[in-house]
Amino acid sequence: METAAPKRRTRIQIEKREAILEAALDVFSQHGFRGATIDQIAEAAGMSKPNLLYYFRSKEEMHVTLMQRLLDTWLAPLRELDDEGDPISELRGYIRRKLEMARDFPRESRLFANEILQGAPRIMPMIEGELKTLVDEKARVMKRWMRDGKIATVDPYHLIFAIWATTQHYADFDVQVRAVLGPDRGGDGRFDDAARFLENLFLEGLRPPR
Amino acid sequence: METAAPKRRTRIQIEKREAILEAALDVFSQHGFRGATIDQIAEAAGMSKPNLLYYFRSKEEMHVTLMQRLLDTWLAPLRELDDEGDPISELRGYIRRKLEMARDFPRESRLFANEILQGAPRIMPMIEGELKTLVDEKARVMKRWMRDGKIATVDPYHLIFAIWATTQHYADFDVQVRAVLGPDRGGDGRFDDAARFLENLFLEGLRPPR
DNA sequence: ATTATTTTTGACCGATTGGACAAACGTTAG
DNA sequence: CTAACGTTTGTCCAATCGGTCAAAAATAAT
Repeated sequence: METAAPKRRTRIQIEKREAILEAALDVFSQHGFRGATIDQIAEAAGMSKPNLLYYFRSKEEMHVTLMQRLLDTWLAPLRELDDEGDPISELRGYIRRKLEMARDFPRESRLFANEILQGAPRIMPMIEGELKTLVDEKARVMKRWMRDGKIATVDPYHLIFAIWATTQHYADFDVQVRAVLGPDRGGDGRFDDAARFLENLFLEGLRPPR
Repeated sequence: METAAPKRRTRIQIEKREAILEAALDVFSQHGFRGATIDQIAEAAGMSKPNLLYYFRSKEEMHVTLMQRLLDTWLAPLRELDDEGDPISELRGYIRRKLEMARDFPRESRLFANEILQGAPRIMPMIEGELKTLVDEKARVMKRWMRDGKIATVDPYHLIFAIWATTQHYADFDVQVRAVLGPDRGGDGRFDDAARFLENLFLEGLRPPR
């Protein structure tokens, strides 16, 4: 028994749906769900509005399709956190991967941020389900590392929040980051600077050495 | 010579404008600028739409008025950072005050987040001006603390970003934080847990003690 | 080539949007 | 009391919104 209909799709359907989702990601991440219009998305995808609505029955259908696809990509860095690896290296790697995602997929980051900011009206089930389950699992891993004395004993949930917040900040608040850093320091190197800083912050803190 | 017209205001004008801004903060922070409607704000303020438009000529005028008022409140915690105080205590105090703002003024936090997320189309001048100036000033203070060996040598700009990101996260991503923590740990105590965690993170890092 | 199917489009719809406006209403100073 | 001024409202408008629909155009199957 299948939970979803097989849905045969032609080559054109596959291609056009992909082009639409790409355009929708652009527009939704810039203006939010309510701020985005179907006309904008259609124009960005290079087709007419009725044509777009032939592939997606509604604005909401585009949005949920995007969200479902993105969640996996978005949680991938945390999934890779290996409980059998060296704790410090694993955390360092997680921070690095998450920051790379903020650098390479800023639209995805802003799409999620927009949705959460407005109360997650369309993706709450995913947050309470898939996302929470993964966080619970990795929090248990971190607790074991703490018991074994591999890392300092802190609240693993708030640790994950802190890693999310600091890394996604460089995607979600990009314009502010660039404005504050100025034209010289706000260039491409800002992600390398951020990587160095965050790695040092999470591992060493601000207490002066020696 | 005055740069702005005196603009005499009656008692009613002062009261009504205040009520409107309060309602606008509610609606804008929930739905963003484009997602909010004048009707919604008018209803929240307990008046008709034409009546509201008698006090504010447009939706945008409400938004910029809110932004101008909020920026001072928002930057206050950083302004209080005293270059003559003890560096560690000052940073600890700054983190605490910023987290208290996220707890007590989440709507203001979300309003800013919404604006920045969408490219800061209406407040870019304030970010490049007032905000950047203050950050530059406090960054210099922190650099001196580092030269004097009072705190570890890190990039002060990214340090400020990290404090902003981690504290505002509890306002902007509140629904996600509560969902992940669950009903028992997501209650009122989550801000105390966050305060303990962040203070420890920024000062000590995750390196295991001893 | 002819049919059947998929894709695209222009025209259109009702609902909602931000805002205008004049008339009505309330308040207050003389 | 009344004239002047401040406040409120109902009505209206053009623009835009998400979405429909029938028909044309393109493509695929026979």
